[in-house]
Amino acid sequence: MAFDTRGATRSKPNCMMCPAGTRCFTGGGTTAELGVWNDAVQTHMPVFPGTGNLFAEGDTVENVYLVRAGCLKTFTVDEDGNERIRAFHLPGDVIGLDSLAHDGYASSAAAIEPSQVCVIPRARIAPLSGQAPGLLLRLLHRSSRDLSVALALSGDYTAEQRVAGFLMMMRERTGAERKLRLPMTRRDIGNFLRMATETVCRVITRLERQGVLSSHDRSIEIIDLPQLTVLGEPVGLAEPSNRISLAA
Amino acid sequence: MAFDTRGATRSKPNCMMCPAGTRCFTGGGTTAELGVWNDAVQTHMPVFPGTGNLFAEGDTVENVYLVRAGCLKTFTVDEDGNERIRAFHLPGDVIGLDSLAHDGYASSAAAIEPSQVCVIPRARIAPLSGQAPGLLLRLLHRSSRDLSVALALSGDYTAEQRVAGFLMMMRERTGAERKLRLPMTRRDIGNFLRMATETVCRVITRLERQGVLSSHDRSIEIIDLPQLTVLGEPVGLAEPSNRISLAA
DNA sequence: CGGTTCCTTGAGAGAACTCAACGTCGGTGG
DNA sequence: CCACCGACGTTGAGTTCTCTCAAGGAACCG
Repeated sequence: MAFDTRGATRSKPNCMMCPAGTRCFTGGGTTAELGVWNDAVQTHMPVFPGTGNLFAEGDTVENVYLVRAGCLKTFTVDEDGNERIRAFHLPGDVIGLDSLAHDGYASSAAAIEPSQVCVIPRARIAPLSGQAPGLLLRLLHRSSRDLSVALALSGDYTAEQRVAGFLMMMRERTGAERKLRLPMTRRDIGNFLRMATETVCRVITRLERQGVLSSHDRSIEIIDLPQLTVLGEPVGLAEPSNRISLAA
Repeated sequence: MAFDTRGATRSKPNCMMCPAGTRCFTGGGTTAELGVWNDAVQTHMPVFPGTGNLFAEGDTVENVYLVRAGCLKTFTVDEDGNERIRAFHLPGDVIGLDSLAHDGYASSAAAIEPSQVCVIPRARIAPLSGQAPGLLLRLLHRSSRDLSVALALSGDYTAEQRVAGFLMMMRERTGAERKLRLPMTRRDIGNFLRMATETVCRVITRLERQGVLSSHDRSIEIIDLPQLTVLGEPVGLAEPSNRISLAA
């Protein structure tokens, strides 16, 4: 991540120079749409790990956020104080869109590495339906992904399948070919996939011994993509846009 | 179930005489709203187990259904032919509403006991927003429940917690106080909760030995409701309307 | 009556968890 | 500068939970 977050505080962004580039949900839109969207964005701002939440569960929904750079997580905290990670958000991802229809945010959001987000006031979302309906559609499409993920994680899969599926998801979402950099800790991965930290480690070690990948801390290199696909495919974490959303 | 489905084939229903009674989503609506809804309903029809699906995944969405009596399940079938139950539908529940925005049904639906459903052509749903907006809101509220359930099932809970949560959900949704009649098989329960049939049996037996409930086949009597609540609460299957829907 | 489905229980196997220990790394303070 | 501390990643050992395989009883149906 060569992007320097320190020098870019709360300035009006320009989508044409965004580090998220084509991974932004606007990718594929017309220049006119990009202009409409650029006008909707109020500011961008840095977010750092360990410095509090971007917003907390239940907070009044004032903004929707778009990840410019870095990585954030959204999570809930149950009555016992246990964190449950709902999603990781990479550059180009939208955060908070599904909370628009509610009084408060459905989850808390925090950076897991130095990040930058665009701030879009909620009031500027609705007008998009008139100004750039295609844009709104792509926005909604993005937001439905987390639902597919929740559904995918509700299946009963082995630890190996979950980890393989997770790596495939990360590969697809980062646009990487074979070399991945995981921004989150093993603990966060385990929390997200509902398994112990140690199990995440062991599975990665096992996959390494099987020649499927090589791993050094948070750097993963996929050696045998077909095999990883076979392992992780059933979970359905990758390519969630093709998945059906929820039961009738 | 004293309701006789044999004599009631495809006749225009009257909401005032519906066996679902107050459990229907219309419960709490005004008389005027009930009239609007009654007009939207085309027919009601019996559905029997083992006689094919009410509709199948991918079928063109022509109708939305409302359970009058009995119990149905919605499910998907994966590439290996394994059924995965997404939801059970009891009297008053709506089936297929979330598929309205799509070309095809998101899942298949079938009766698990002799049932009756009201048929509402999809074209009659949209006009409700003008005629009886409160009705549509309650309809949408109902339909969001399955999402909460998917989220609840994605957590890592013990078999005991899942079964306890399931029983609490059934108690709440049937409006029962302590005596429950489960319309579905142990196998279906296990499929829904993602666990082996035998484990469902064993857990029920264990809860019985602990004095939490007594069970004879599909009849369950809850002896120690507070204890069942303690066990099943964390899963969040009951009272899903209070639950947050999905990650931001 | 024979066949089928469902519910239940037992025995053994396997997967994942907990507990524990150790090495590394980065920051902090003496 | 270096010792210390905490967070993170890894690995081992033992335990626990759930699954699979197997079998038997009960209810239902042709």
